[in-house]
Amino acid sequence: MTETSWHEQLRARGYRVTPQRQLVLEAIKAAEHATPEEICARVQETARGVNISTVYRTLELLEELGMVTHTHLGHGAPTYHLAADSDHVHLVCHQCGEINEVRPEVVSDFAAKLDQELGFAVDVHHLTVFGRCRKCR
Amino acid sequence: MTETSWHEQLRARGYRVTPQRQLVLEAIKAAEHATPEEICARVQETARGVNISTVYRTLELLEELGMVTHTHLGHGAPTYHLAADSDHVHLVCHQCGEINEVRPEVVSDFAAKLDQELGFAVDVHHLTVFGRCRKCR
DNA sequence: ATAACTGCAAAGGTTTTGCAGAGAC
DNA sequence: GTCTCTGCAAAACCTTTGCAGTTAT
Repeated sequence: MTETSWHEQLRARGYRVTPQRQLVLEAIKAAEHATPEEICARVQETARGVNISTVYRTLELLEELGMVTHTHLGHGAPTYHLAADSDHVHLVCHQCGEINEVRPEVVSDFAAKLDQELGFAVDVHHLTVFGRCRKCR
Repeated sequence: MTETSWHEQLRARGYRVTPQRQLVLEAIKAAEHATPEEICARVQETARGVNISTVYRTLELLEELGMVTHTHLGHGAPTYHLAADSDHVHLVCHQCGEINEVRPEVVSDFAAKLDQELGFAVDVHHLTVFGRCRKCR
């Protein structure tokens, strides 16, 4: 997505382009798997005053617009991605906590099976698989 | 697992068998997909004084012993199962919120693939797949 | 000028923790 | 009797909300 196109996308829906929103989006671009707290910290490196509630409101908005997605990689806060970068599946090791991103083809057979057998359309962006990684078995 | 075997399992590790722990385990047996809050409410039907912090501590213990497992079916509190009953995968519809339990064979090919290609051992009990159900597509 | 957005502060829900008394062994 | 467990209260953590002032349009 180009710089101007998402500005227009915002404005077309009656939303406004603000520095805070631009900074949040840039922070998500820069950091994979960032929690709201981490995104806020990164934004505050540039603009000190930005409040975490603004970050939450912005994340909700950007997600509604389909520009970012989130996943739960464990017990704590969720992590956010650019939707454009989110075409992968997360493997989380219960033992060491390591997070691996896997190409989505790994799940395409599985997704096709759920679709055929149950009519269920898997949201691959949101899929997190827990287990043990190679090192921890 | 028999009634006595888990008592012994507790004692063998230096833990004690208490009414609270028995009630929590029974509550999990009785209710599928129960949150800590729901488990606590159910326990309190029998023993009014039981505190939610005891429920949390007990859930942690029972999970450590491998007797129960938990899954995150959404943004809120996690849900707990008996480990013996947890041999299924959850499909959660983002649209209507419906939760379907699917037999684990549906994911066996997928699990085998992750194992072969990446050496990753999927914890099927903990797997929740988000997407859209047949009705909501 | 108008309506949306932000920061602040307070509240909401969930989970954890410290401690003194109660209870299992 | 010992050592674990429990209830209570407080705190910690994450997220949402109300409001008055600010800012993009």
